[in-house]
Amino acid sequence: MSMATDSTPHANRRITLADIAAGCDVSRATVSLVLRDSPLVNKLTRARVEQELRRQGYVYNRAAANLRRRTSSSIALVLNDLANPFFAEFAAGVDEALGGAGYVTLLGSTGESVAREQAVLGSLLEHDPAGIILSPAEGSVAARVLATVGMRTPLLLFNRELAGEAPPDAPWDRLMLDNQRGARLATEHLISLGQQRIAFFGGHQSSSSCQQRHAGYVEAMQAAGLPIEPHWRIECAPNRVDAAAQCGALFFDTPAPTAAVCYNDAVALGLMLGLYQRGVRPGRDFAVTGFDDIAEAALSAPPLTTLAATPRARGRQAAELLLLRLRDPQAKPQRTVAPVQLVVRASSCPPPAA
Amino acid sequence: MSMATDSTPHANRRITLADIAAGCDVSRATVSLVLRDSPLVNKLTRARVEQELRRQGYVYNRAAANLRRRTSSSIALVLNDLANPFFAEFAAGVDEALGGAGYVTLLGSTGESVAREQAVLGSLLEHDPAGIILSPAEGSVAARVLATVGMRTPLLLFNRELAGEAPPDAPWDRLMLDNQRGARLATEHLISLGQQRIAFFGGHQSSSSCQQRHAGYVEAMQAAGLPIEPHWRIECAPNRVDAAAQCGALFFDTPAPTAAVCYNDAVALGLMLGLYQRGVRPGRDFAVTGFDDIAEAALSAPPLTTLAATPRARGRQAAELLLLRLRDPQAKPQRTVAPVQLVVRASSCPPPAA
DNA sequence: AGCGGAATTTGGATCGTTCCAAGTCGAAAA
DNA sequence: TTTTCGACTTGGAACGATCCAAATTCCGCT
Repeated sequence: MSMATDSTPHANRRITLADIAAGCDVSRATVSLVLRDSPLVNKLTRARVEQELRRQGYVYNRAAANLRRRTSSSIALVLNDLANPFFAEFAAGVDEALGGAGYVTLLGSTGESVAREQAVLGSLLEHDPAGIILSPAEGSVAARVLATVGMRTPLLLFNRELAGEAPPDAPWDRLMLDNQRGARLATEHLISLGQQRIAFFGGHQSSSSCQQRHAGYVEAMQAAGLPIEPHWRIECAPNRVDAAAQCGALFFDTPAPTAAVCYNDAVALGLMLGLYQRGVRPGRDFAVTGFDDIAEAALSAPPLTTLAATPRARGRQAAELLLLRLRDPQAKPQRTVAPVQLVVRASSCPPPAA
Repeated sequence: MSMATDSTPHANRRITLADIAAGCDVSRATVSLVLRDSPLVNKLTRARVEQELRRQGYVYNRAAANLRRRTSSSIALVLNDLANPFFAEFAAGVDEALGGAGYVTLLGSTGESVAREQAVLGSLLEHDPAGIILSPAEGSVAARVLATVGMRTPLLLFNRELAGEAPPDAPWDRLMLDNQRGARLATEHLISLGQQRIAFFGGHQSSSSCQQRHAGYVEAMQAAGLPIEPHWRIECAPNRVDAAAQCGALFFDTPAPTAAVCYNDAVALGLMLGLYQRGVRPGRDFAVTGFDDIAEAALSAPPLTTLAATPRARGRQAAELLLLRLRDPQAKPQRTVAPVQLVVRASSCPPPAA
């Protein structure tokens, strides 16, 4: 009874352990041991199996393995705005570190919508990630997040706090920027240049990061004994367009400021645009600082003094922190504050000689 | 015999179908039918099961389901440079479209390294993605990619061609930008402003997109009967820093150009920086065009004339194309060329009056 | 009461891997 | 020769879902 053994298996069927086992006449268990470099298998057997693996073009099925081992090898990364270069760099950093540790990144972007955030989290959870890194959408609420994420999956919060009370028993770690100190550094820098009438420009009071930055500004002003006028605090959406539009508000009232600490770089760039339009030259007639040090900051005219948050390094750090948590699920929740660094460029200047 | 039924299951065990089934006294099969909205189950039973699902906080295990059904619900997205806003936007578009179709995005970024690309592809494949979207690293070779990806998993190539012959039987679709036409449009635009000595600046000869853009430039120059000097072609890495550094090379030799068609926006922005540093004002003394229309292009000083590639829409399109392929694995490979649109801004100007 | 058929429900096999307890085998020890 | 031991190897039961064929229940009708 002859039999044409089809040694080239049908092109569109997944090759499994059983195929390899059959192909070199050992058991599935042995092949599995080979795959995992177990010292148990005999050298010769190992060689035979390895050759067969190559011959058939075997691809490991991690999902099946994870199912059996009750483990996971993925981490979910949920971002409020992937299109923002700051978060894109962050994502690159996360992926870099996770990849190095053998994890795969499940991506989800929410476009700053709380509803999508819910949906995305739910969908990613079905893939059983070992952990989650979340930069929440504006207005995302702790209780809702807890309800969908549950308590089985460690969560690392990046960049923003959630609204409402953090559930006391949820082991959520956080990685935040040192907003207050950053804004204080910027303000102190302007003061050291001789500035006295300094405004705080942009952002919304409701945002935790804006509150913190404003607090840093106030701290520096008070430490220097400088007065703060109420009309030196201008709110606007954290983007260029709105910032440019609100520029005029700085000069409605006297005494007008001669410098502004801006909520972030986008706002600062918008403000500079607005200043140009009213004939005020930023970096000469009016000093401006930003926050983030996005790539454009170095290339604007004039280049922007700002605070570097090194998003790629933050991404790596976020990944590290989460991996740490996975190693020790019982450790108590950590709150990490990443330092920011003042980068002095030409947009900050002394006040015009009176 | 009393028995404390622990109705709140141990916090750290995954809830499975069996738990739900036991909890409301039906079989696993029935619960499964409920989960999948089968019309077979009785209304009352369904209600009972659904309540139990909520009560126990059940989370679907898609990996297990995929294993049994021999399906996959993820797509791998492998990018050569996530930190580039162009690709970040692209990724956002991909994720948006995939999420809408019920797929999850497995992210991998290669940092423009062929070795990492291999590693990342290998690792992602173990997670059995339904398909792959790949924007290859510079120098990535078709044969190597085929060897690791195999023929089971559909691949969509974005943005760049692979080096070497595409394997004839691999059903790889492509989505490319209309590089040649784009560069031609930019060049024609400069010519229509009266420019005659136009350089082609940036990128590497080895990259397919760079070749195509250069070809478009040559095409326009020749059509206008304008000469091209060899020293008007300056190579540099496609980033700002290197572009700024190479700026001087434009003026080593005579006749010096009075305009440059740049490989992309990053290069164009870097070039403008370099020009400023040598006292040449882009948009007045020297015309510059870019490619991509990244967000910064509209906001640089002067705003950059460039070609809009609408990366977010490209991302959605890439996802659509791949989904189409999944629906019909046999269809013959498609090559799609996405149009680009000339956006005229202030960086392009007539040559200075001689 | 008994029957046929629709409506529901269900046990068990299965997806591709890992774990585990138990097996084989050859050589050294008794 | 038998026993023992270390070095390998292996069958079968998991993991958590789905599929399928068969079983059960429920009804209306003779």
